Amino acid sequence: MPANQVDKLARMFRALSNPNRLKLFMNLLEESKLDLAKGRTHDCFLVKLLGGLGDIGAPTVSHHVKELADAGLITTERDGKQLICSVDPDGLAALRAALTVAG
Amino acid sequence: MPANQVDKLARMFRALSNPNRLKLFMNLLEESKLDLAKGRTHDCFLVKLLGGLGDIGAPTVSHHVKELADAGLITTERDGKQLICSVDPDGLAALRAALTVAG
DNA sequence: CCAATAGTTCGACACTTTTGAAAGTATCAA
DNA sequence: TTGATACTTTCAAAAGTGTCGAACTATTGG
Repeated sequence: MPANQVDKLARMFRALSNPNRLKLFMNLLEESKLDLAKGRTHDCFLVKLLGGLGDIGAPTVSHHVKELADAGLITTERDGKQLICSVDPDGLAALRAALTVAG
Repeated sequence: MPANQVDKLARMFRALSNPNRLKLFMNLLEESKLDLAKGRTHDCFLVKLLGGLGDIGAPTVSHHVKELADAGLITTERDGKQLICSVDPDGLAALRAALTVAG
């Protein structure tokens, strides 16, 4: 496995290594599962993803969202005042492939 | 998803978030794939897993191995002077389950 | 016993990460 | 235009991480 591919994977894992970020991502993934299983993407307002993150400030959320996006795990898009988040299916597939034992 | 389960997952992802640790784990996973696919475990001497880790010192390797073991991703066992590493199938399964979209 | 090998523990240092306060920007409603 | 909402940026403090050198332990061969 080439070194820059390892680094990219490590960056994705790093993005999921913080409990708050992982919750954010897992909430989005849960929200998106039905669509993802059918090969579609699923959009979700950021505010819907904040469950279980106990009083964490807006700057921190903003930072975490950026980390997930920079790692290639989610994509974001503005809709007026609000931010829409989606799981990046390619990023998810890359993670799953790295952990796959048969195939 | 319960909070302590999220924390445990986050710890696994953290263990894979460092490129050197990820290489170590991927080398072991590659080495183990045939056996794991058949539901067996695979043992591997630590020294065999050091490929691609460019001049990193023994204390650092030792530290990284412990992080992977503490996270529940590998198990270790002594054989005389040497250390034997194996992928922990339960840890691997937990990671894969967290990233699974259908199922 | 002595020396060599393989790994561990400790202490230190540079660097990164997490978080929040304060101030900033963009959008919308009135 | 004014005010509110929703996020972002910047700065800084506290905590965590990656790495190494030096010293340590355990095991083996002679």
